[in-house]
Amino acid sequence: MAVESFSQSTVTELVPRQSSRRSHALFVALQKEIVLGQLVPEQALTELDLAQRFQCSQGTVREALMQLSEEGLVKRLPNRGTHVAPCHADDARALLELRRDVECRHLDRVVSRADAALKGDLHALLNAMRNAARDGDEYLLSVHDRAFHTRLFETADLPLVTPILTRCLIHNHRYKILNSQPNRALEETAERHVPILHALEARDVEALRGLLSHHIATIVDFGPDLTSVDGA
Amino acid sequence: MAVESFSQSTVTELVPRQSSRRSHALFVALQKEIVLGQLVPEQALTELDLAQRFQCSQGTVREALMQLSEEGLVKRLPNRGTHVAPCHADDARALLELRRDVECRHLDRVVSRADAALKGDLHALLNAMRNAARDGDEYLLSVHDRAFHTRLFETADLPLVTPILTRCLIHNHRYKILNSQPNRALEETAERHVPILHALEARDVEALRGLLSHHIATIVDFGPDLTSVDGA
DNA sequence: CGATCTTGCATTATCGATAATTCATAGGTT
DNA sequence: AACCTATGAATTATCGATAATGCAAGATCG
Repeated sequence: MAVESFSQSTVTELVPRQSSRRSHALFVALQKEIVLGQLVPEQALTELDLAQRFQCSQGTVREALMQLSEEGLVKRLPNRGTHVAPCHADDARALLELRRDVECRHLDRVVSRADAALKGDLHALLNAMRNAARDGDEYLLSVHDRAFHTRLFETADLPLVTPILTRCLIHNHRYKILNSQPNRALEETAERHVPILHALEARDVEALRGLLSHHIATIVDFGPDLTSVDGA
Repeated sequence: MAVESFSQSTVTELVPRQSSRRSHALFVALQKEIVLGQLVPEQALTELDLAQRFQCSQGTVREALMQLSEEGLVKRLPNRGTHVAPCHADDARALLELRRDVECRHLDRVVSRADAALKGDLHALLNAMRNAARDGDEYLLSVHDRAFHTRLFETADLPLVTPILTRCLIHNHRYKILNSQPNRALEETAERHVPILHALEARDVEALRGLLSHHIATIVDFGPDLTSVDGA
């Protein structure tokens, strides 16, 4: 129990303290609604409505919407409003392939920079995933899943690339959640990260690449095979 | 002359009418200063200073800064301010590889959707590049260069991927401009797009892929070779 | 009857002012 | 001397109100 609460607090602190910002709270709430499909693709989001609903000013809503736009979850047209982004299979597949490339290409940098802090954080996130899976909370599981892969990639120290991975991750999960029956095998999803962690601890770049590539290729079933390298 | 002014207006209309928004004007201005290095990496940008400098309110500046953050040209830390993004070789190389993957992977979709409007727009943009090169305006050349590649990729109809390409493009150009003597061979840079255009008009996907791949790999000289596929 | 031109409404864009946060510095305590 | 603690200046975050824009419905004209 002590271990559990400790790892929980560790995970909490992995998120930079932003909860005090209203715009960020709004961003998080809307992000969840979009990923879960409670806000459907192409739905219009009017700023004053959201302001009233979340008891804040229009400017604060605007900021949250711009943050969502940064992840591609909404599209903003000047003077014309904000709409929830579409979620088509073609985009989803392209983003999944892109994610595989990004995550797998720089694993040598990850392994060479891996340290105890990384190991600790990833174990904490794995634990958080297990807890979310046990509680049947698919969204919370996906949050920690994204944090796991982000934390891993941040170790490559390519700060200009990380936001691109963030974008891929959220859309991967959105497509998966929107196109599958809820609550299938959550616990299995969490456990799928264990071999990745082991390969990392063994500092085996090639094994890690193979595992991650497979891990990503099997997130969503895209017809023939995502594993074949068809790009260039 | 008539042709020139026509293509100019065509190019102008390729940009959605946003010039009436102060925040967008600010965004464009700051984007230029960052890409040209007039604002140096890690430099702090305080909102009220910019508001005074551009004669607008703090809120408008915030919006412009968030748009810049969307492209990764600045990094915003909650309650701590905004700084110009770093510009390291490792990131630049990773983003160039990523750009090559993105642009080359979906050329089949581009070719299958290519129409007269695309051809017209790309010719107009090529012309705009030539004009900018003739005038020795390296930045304007880069603007049209990005528009050219963006317009080409938009034809693939993967709206969730396009912003990622946008991000790669701006950082490619920023790194190139920040790490080279100004005004080398601008006209050559414009002409380098001609064979791409021809392959597109011939609807030859493989030729197009080869040309684009080489085009991108030779933008910046990154040591050994960017052409080898080293990612999975 | 169709096309163009107003007019009003819904919504976004901008502003100026106030509140909240951070950071550095100075002062006090053990 | 090391360690808190409090104060204040600088800056960001939020608010409420006003201006500007776009859209649709109705009016006017050929």
